[in-house]
Amino acid sequence: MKENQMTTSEREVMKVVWANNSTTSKYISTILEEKMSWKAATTKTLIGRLVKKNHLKATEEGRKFKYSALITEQESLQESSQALLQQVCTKKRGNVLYQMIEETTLSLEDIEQLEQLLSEKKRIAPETVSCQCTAGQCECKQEGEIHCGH
Amino acid sequence: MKENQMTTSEREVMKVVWANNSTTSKYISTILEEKMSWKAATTKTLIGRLVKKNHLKATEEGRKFKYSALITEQESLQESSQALLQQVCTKKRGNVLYQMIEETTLSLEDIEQLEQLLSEKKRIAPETVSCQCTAGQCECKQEGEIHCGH
DNA sequence: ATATTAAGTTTACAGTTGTAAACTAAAATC
DNA sequence: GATTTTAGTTTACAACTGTAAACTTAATAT
Repeated sequence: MKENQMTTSEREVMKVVWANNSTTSKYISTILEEKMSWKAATTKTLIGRLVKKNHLKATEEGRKFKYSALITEQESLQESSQALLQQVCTKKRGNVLYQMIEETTLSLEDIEQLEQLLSEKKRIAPETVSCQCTAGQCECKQEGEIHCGH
Repeated sequence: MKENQMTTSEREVMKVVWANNSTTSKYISTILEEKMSWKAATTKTLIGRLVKKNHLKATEEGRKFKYSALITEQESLQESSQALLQQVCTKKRGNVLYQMIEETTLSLEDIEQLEQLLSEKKRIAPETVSCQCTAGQCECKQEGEIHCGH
């Protein structure tokens, strides 16, 4: 059963729900009409898709629904960030993280937390991480059993 | 001019090119037939799309082409990771990074590099990062000018 | 020269995504 | 009660993705 990754537009909707716990489609579309210049219909479509994907729960309340999240923002970001790192050689993931940190504005507190985490990880860190890539898709694995055409 | 984000399948192709500088479609499809069980035709389609998107350059060589990358893996990952963080409140980006580090196996060297980077960033880090989110899309901004429906 | 193979180009086709109009039914208003 | 507004559902439609077959042309092998 494949994880139904959330799209960028859908995440815009979810952010409203996450920020408000349980809310109406009216509220969501007001916010997104403002921010995204979306017609109410667009927001409705997205809400419908999120319900179908089981990211939103619709609770009937009179003639309307209240929408609430079935996935937390954390979880959702976790899926997305894992999906990203999954595409990168295990040995290069550190560099990706490096780049990301480099380009992100972090508060002192953020930094201290990361430092804390790193110092913990350090105690159990392996000396090296081994490349898991298929031969031909990574410099680490360049034994050349298959002639590479140059 | 919108950045033409690379897709997951396309990245599979690019990884072969990145690992081999300049190579043939034959080589690429051999590798990906192995790894992804793709028919040669699939790889050809992807190569074509990447050329169109200007991620690959095709250099004619006799009756064939040699393909080489017009974007580095770094650059490409940078675009993708930035696209991800962009979807997150500035104040929560540190947490995303925290989660990512937590779940990634890093070598001692990786960790030391990150620590190094963090200690440099620390010197110029702001006390706090301010939320840039639209009201209604983030707990940080909950002044409630718009009634939120609960 | 002819048949087969290889490389590249064109076409295909369903599913996903972004964006929204049209329609329906219930509710609020005149 | 007739009309307008609302909330939700259905339909639309083009671009993008994943996956590949069909076709074309040049090169190779017979």
